Amino acid sequence: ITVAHQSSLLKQLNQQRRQELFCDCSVLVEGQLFRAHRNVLFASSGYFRMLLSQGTDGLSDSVNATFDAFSPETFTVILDFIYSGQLDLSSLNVIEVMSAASYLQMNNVINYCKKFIKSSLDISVKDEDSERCLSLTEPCSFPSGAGDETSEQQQHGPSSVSPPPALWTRDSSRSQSGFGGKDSDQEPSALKTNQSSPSNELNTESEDLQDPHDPLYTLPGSEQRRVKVGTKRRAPNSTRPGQHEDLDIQEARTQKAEKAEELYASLPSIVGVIEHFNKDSNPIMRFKCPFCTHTVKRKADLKRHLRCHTGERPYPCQACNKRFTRLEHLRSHFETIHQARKLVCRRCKSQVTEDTGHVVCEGTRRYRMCTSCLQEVGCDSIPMDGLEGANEEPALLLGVDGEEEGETKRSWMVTDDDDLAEDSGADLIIQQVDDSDEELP
DNA sequence: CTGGGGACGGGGCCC
DNA sequence: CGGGCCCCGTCCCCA
Repeated sequence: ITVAHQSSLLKQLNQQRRQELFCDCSVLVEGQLFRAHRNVLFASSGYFRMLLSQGTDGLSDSVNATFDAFSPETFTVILDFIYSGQLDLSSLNVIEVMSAASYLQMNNVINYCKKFIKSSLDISVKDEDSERCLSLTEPCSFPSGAGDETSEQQQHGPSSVSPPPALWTRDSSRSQSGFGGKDSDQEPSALKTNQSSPSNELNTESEDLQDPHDPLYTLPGSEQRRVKVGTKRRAPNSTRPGQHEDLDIQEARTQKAEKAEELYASLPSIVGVIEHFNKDSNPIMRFKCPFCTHTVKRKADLKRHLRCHTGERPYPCQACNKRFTRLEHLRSHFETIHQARKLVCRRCKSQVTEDTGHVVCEGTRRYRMCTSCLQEVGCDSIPMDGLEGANEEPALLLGVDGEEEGETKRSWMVTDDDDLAEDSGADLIIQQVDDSDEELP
């Protein structure tokens, strides 16, 4: 009964809209006028909620909104959905519909678009990443974007989504190149600087996050990004001597993992393929990030790029538990921080060799010092405590589960002890140089 | 204030 | 096509 009632009520409202009965809201989209009921818009869209709740005393007879960020056709789809629950998606309109939904802060529409796209471009970040996750102590798992809700999508499109480039233009204030096509090589910094005007794209750098147009606020996972930004600024200190990574950070990590789940549940996975032409009039396909203007040549690159939005860090360092977005970053970090790979004396900066550069251990950190610097610092107390860990890292890096590592591993993997260990960093532990050049896989 | 170290994102290439 | 790798530029933190 309830459902039937809701349905008939919605039908009634839709009928009223079509007959322009009691419509108290005008929406102008690229010159085309739409009439609607502000109650309905208010109930359906975060953007309209914002719009209708500010600057109006509720008494004015009409509210106007103007959009240039999407086409009238797209708004028709959106409006029809609002009034009918039917979302008329196709491979040709899904990109812009999702863009508009993002602008209008309509999460349900975003999710439907996401599922629609996902059914076409199945790029799941879940399985591989969680399987490849290097963590022994903190298994990470990210759900695919599918979420749990039952899908109501109307149809499934073909396997490729090729929106016309113009689809992604926003309002006139930021209609500059962006992803118009030929600027596909635009510098990364554009991502960080061209977001001054109302945007429905995630700005990865900005911390002033109060743009009402920014869907960041409407996506359930939005807070994840805040976590991410905060992490970016603070977490790296976990490897620095004398700084404590307290329980808060650990809690933040678990929260982060949870929020990453929410985020993936709400994020559109892959948003599309941009097609344009190069100088020789050859078509160039590119993949457009759903959250920023960035486009990439390959899906894999987009998947990689998406991590900067999701905050996903599937690669934890076994030594200090710091997490990384890419394996290569982890490797680099590990080699630099924990393996003393740099053949430079940390004190006098002189070049050393595998032989002359003595490895100094400070907590989980290792670096090299030349013989003379070592003598100046005083190296009488050299606990040779079997920390040939530098030679054991391949296994550790790989996150080999379990048993075989024994002693050496324990000295690396326990996270909370890291900082304790680093407290004792004052007394240097000198390791006999024994760098049979181990290679990481 | 500045330079170095580290993190990290992007591009491109190879396998 | 995806993963791995290398190089580069940028940003942030800290000494």
